Amino acid sequence: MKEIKKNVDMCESDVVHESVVAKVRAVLPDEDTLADVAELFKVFGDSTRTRILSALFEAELCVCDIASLLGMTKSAVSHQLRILRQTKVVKNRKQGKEVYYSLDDDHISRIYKMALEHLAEGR
Amino acid sequence: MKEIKKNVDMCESDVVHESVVAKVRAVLPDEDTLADVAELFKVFGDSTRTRILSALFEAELCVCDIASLLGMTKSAVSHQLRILRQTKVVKNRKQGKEVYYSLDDDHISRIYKMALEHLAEGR
DNA sequence: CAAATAGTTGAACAGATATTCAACCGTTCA
DNA sequence: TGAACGGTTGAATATCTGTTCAACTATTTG
Repeated sequence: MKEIKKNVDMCESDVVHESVVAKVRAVLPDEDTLADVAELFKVFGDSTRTRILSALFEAELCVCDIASLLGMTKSAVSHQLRILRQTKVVKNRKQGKEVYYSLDDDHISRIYKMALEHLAEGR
Repeated sequence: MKEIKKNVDMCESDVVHESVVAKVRAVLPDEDTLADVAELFKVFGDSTRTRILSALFEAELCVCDIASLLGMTKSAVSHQLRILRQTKVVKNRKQGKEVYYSLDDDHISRIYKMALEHLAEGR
């Protein structure tokens, strides 16, 4: 006879407020959308990237400019710029040996600014 | 005689567009603010937390409700709720044995909704 | 053409983070 | 009072993520 171990950490259905939960479940965005939301925010969830974005908010800059501004290596900056590029937050253009970066998306800027304002109020 | 190795990955000052960089540096928010911005976004940068927030967007819920909704253990949910509590995104009230959670901050909701709309447009 | 330079890339490493597990606290109610 | 239950917590683990390092590409220039 196999012992069936109940996972006591899971909630049984009679404990849950079923009608409320059902209602919420019905209107909850699908998993993929919420995963995308998380991914979008994750891009801003690193201080190196927020510093890069703050800088690009002011001017178009080449990799060396950014590296100098942040006191980091070109390599470290380049890795972060790749992430920002892949998520379409940033675009680049090549001119000679240098690659210039600038913000790509207006929505992103607005979300970012809103967060800054939010924090400014709390001070 | 000690060999001095120059870090070739750092950019020398004559390579950098100094006037632009100086101008940007002058208006750049201080490190602490940008770290706070990153920290705020980091909270949203996890799909478990975005799912919890989406749910709380609709109704006040107890821990079991949320666990049931997400198909996770109470423990895992509780850990994430602690993070949301510490960052003042969420508040709770105790009633009997149960603890009810709800959104704490209107700004947060607005930032979050804005991100959802942003993603909705790109589909 | 060869040297120098801006930038990119992949692997390796270190530090951060989410989930699990087990123990625990506080409240209810039998 | 004590068993049951909702919830929290800390340690352990597995995974993820950012920086470093070294090698590489592409472009300019002597």
